[in-house]
Amino acid sequence: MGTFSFSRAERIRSRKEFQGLKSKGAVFKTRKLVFNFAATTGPSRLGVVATKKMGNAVFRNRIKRWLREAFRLNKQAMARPMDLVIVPRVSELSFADIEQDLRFFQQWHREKNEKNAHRAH
RNA sequence: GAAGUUGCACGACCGACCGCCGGCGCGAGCCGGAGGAAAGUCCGGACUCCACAGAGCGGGAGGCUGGCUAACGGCCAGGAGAGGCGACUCUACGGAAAGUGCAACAGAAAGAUACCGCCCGGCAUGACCGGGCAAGGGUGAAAUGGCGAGGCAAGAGCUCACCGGGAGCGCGGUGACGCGCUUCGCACGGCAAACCCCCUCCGGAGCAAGAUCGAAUAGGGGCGCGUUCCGCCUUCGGGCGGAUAAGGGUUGCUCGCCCGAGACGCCCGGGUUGAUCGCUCGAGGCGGCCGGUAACGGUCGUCCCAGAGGAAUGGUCGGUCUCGACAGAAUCCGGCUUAUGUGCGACUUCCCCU
RNA sequence: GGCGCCUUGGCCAAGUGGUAAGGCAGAGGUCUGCAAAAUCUCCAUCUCCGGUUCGAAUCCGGAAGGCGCCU
Repeated sequence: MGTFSFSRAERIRSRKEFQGLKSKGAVFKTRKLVFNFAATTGPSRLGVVATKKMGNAVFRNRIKRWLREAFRLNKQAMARPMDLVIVPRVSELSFADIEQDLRFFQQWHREKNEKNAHRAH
């Protein structure tokens, strides 16, 4: 599995998994994105969502591509492997916004992880 | 130059790197990768299934003519009518002497009528009576061919010319229809996107159609109906075949047909929610030639051009331009409709200059 | 992806060619010392754009929005 690749094994595909993450997973929200996530033993996996309220099919496809691209380029910065579902909250959104929020989420997650590690010791 | 009509074309491009989907290859890698509307799902097909689709009734769709097409509610050519100064555009464009119905309000009257009037006669001189008329007024969306002249008591196709209309004949055209002549003074107007009549077409569902393999759970519960007869075999438990009954299927109904003595019908409950095929070479694209006014057809050459299944086209950098609209394939084709940026050609009307 | 259905005041709705019923809610008036009740009045581009008709919420095309079913 390449450093910047994004293969089939790195995707969340079934409806059950999406619903499981939404109901049982942890949540992190920014102004523009919602992150549903849970720790996993395998490689980190991504699921993307774009509702019909956001726009037409062309626009929804573009958002999903951006989300996947941001994950592909930044997945090495994950503190530990996780299943992650990203849902956009607003339709005013650029690729730069997505990447910025994803990095902010990763930083938050890393800090939280370190805190927990300290507590354990 | 302005306003407009119409026919087409394109749908930002190029390179590098990191990625995504499919095919080929042991591999490095190579090749291909959204649209003109992919959209709305409004028509028409192909394809697949429904123990075949057969008839009648009902229902739906279409409706000038000729052609094209696999087919169409599409396209091409033409006719008629309507709109526009014009280029040109638009038309659900069969039937109203087959029948039924509708027309509020107004108006005398909405298919057989006379309110105000006009004219004649009467004497009781009137807000009168009897008769004639349908030109004028008024109502209305619509009032019994139009306009002019003659005629008359006043009028009226009553008569005449022109226009419109009906019928007949002739000529031209495949035909819709057109033209000409004769004849009828013209008699029962409008609405069939009201019912209806006539002609043509239509079985139903849809790739979540459907086929194969595998996994898993249960071998359940309730209700409904029936428990017949015949033949053969038998280890005498039953098995096989046939006929029908109840019931069911034939997706509106009837007949007909088919299944059927229960792996029956309906409802409830439980499990799986995987893989492969269908799945992309096709009424296919491009170019030439031939036939045809054209739509289109024929023929030769050439090309292979997405096939996903949480669903593939993005990011970064560099460069160019006119700085980029509407918008994303999901079985596949032919149309229609709607959304939308830019460029080009032809034509029309008006204005200005030479 | 495919197949159906529905849009009438703020809400629930009737109307199916001829003036858009009715109820709830809201606003204003009358009544009252004030309120409630009662009573009167007001509140509609019939989702939008065309067509047929003298006349369309109604009939016929097209568009928009919403809802449901099929794995």
